[in-house]
Amino acid sequence: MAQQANENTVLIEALFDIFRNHGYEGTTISLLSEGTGLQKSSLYHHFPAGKEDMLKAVVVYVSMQVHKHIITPLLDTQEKPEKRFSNMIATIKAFYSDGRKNCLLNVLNLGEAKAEIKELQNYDYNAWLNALIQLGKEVGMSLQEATEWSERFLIVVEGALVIQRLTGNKLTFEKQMEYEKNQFQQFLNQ
Amino acid sequence: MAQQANENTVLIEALFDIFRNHGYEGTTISLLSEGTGLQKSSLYHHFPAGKEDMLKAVVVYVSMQVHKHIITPLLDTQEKPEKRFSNMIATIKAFYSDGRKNCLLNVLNLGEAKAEIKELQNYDYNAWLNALIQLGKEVGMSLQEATEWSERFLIVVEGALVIQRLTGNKLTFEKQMEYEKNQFQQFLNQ
DNA sequence: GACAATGTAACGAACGTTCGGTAATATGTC
DNA sequence: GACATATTACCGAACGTTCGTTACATTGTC
Repeated sequence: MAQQANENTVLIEALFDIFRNHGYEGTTISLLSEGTGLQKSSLYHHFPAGKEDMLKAVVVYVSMQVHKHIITPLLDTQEKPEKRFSNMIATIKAFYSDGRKNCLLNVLNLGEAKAEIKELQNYDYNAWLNALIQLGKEVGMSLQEATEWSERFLIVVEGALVIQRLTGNKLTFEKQMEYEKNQFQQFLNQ
Repeated sequence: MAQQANENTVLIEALFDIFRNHGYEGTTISLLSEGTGLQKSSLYHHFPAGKEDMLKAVVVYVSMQVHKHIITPLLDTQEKPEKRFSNMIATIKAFYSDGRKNCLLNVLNLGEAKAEIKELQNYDYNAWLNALIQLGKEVGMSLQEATEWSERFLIVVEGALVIQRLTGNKLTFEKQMEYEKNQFQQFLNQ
């Protein structure tokens, strides 16, 4: 069951950190207990429906964060497009700790079940994608151009996280983000 | 313990398919038993060291496949660079079933343990990367240019797989691969 | 009959979950 | 303000199930 809107943020962030580190199957209630400092039974007090409910609360929380700190600022036409894009890069660099932290999208290998969670993630992805497309069109890209650029950008974000986790090279993610900023700037200057 | 080199290929491919679908934690011996048609104890006859050994055999097998069908052909200077690159694209499109199948690199969220497996994957990644760099230099890229192009390519491969799994859009992976082919062709023509 | 391959049946451990009850905090009543 | 009463937060101990694994018997092959 859904939690009250204001479920303790500290608690949910602790859960978030564990899920993104271990994936869904790899996350055990014991791990969540250690990570939050709460006993298992206390976790079930906050999330009566259990582990899946804990993940859902995390995904809902992340969704709100993404909308608040990424999507809404991207669409704020009071700020210059160039600034909005570089602000977004800064935000996601912090969000992923310069690539040292995983993306939930990447790490959750959800099977047929958990369709609700998958749908929310898909919805967020599309919202982010559309905000980028909007920005692209705003700076003069055609719809197709903007769509391809936006898809490519999000693909690179996810891919860079995978490769950085694999190689341990701490600069992979950052380098790609700098490249994207330069490309965008180059488009603006042409 | 490592298996004899010629461990039944059909068996290992069945294991591979399950691991790439469910990840390591999500893969249970029961699943492996169902997927291979062997009883659990029969699996332990083939892999006395258990689940981790089964994964290792899969990773070793995949490593051989990658070297045989991707890296070696990439370095075969008897073939034209353009052809080698498009052959590689065709190979990995088949390998990932046009993006419908996951990459083990992506799906294995291996913790501190399993260092040996992680190292092998890292080694394979570097071999692939270096083969691409070699190809890039061969067609006239500078070392830096070739390195950035190669890193970017592998990042896009992994990222496209993540995004396609998320959205279910069956064309995501294929589209990126076509884009990469065009970009490479464009470089050759300039 | 030797030996590899497979099967049956069970093992202890860890899993996610539940229960009964205690501490802490808020609410109501005078 | 004092005290009784709900309400919420938390905990220890156990639950049934499934996990990965193993002991041992049976089958197939040469």
